[in-house]
Amino acid sequence: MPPAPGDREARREDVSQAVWEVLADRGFGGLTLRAVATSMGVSTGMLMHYFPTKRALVAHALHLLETRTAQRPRRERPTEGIAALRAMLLDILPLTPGDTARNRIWVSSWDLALADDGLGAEQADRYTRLRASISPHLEAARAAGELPESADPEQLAATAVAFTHGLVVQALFDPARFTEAVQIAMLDDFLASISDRSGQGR
Amino acid sequence: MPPAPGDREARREDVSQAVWEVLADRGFGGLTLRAVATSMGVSTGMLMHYFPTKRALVAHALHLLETRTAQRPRRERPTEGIAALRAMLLDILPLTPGDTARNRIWVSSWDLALADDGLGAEQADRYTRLRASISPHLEAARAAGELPESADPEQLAATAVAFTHGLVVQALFDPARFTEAVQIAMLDDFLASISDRSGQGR
DNA sequence: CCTTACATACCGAACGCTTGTTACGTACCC
DNA sequence: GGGTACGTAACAAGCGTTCGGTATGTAAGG
Repeated sequence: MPPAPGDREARREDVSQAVWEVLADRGFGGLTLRAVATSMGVSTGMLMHYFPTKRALVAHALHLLETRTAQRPRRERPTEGIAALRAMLLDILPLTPGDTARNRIWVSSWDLALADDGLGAEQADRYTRLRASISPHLEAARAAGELPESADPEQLAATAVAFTHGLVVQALFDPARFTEAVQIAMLDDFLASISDRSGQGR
Repeated sequence: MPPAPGDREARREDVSQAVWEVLADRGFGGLTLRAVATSMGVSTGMLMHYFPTKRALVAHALHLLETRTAQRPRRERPTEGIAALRAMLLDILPLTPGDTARNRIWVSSWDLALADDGLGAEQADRYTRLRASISPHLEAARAAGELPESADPEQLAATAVAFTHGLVVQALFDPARFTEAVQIAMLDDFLASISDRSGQGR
């Protein structure tokens, strides 16, 4: 293999992927440079060649995970309003192995984020952006008569995020109970209850 | 100080409380025996005198936290049905410093629990018990006409838990935005939306 | 009532191990 | 030959855990 420069950023992404793998099945408590290195069959010296410190390595992996999450292939966003919100939340739920791994990593990162002010602020910003990307759809839904006039789109966005992430956590710990069908049924019932008029039963 | 035996379990609880303190502001990543020891002004040898291993120490602290959580003073459970559910969920939300610390510790523990099968199963059981303690109230609510006939109490219990814990996480990371008033308003609107007929606006 | 024996409660220092990080050496390509 | 891309080996620091020692109490014996 040539030491051809230019694919340096590609190597850094390879390393980040190895970080994700370790993170997804050992958590932050089990994340060591040696575990990452052996996971990709290299030495720890190689890791330090691409990242100055472990903290930088983790930070890059998390930022890249966030970018990849934003750019990942998603299901169609068919319409505006509640249907669009439904598609967004479906893309968050751990319905595929990839989404499960992603969610596991984020949930695990909360331990660090709660203890570190900088990471905690970043997490808070992520939530703010997520809510901000949701509330326009709720505004459109209200304008289209899908929501009561009295509904507050921003608060409802926070509620939708709360429901979704709370469901994510339960599903991660008990995937047998929270099958894909159960998660979708819960989401649909939740959206129906939020909506102006519901057919609550499924 | 006398080596009077008999208050041995009391000492173990003292240690567990020190564990909680370290956990609440450094997380599991910052939980070391030395940190616990200096937090209570003793030596690490003393810790090992009461617990054979760190794992046992943590396990006892978490079990005790669960017990204390179950037995903590709670607000009145006024009636049956939705009002009772409201009181239960209010007791979970991080509205007091004590509840905030408790929630921080549980959220932090998810990193460990997701990586350790035994702890993961315990967490899943906790969720199952929580849902089981909620669904009777939802059954009563349905019988009393507070919920649509088509509502599924068990699924609705999972939805209520999801909403509540998702709100907990957001509130932990952004307490300035999720004040007590905001959390209560969100909870009330959520309960109104799942109820049979709502006055959605507060 | 004093003494001896013994278990408990704890401290302080040390052990072995793992951690993140650094230094040095080697192979490779331009 | 010089810079890039590693591997290997070592480093100091921090970790959980162990060990010996020192009080302090209870219990027994004469």
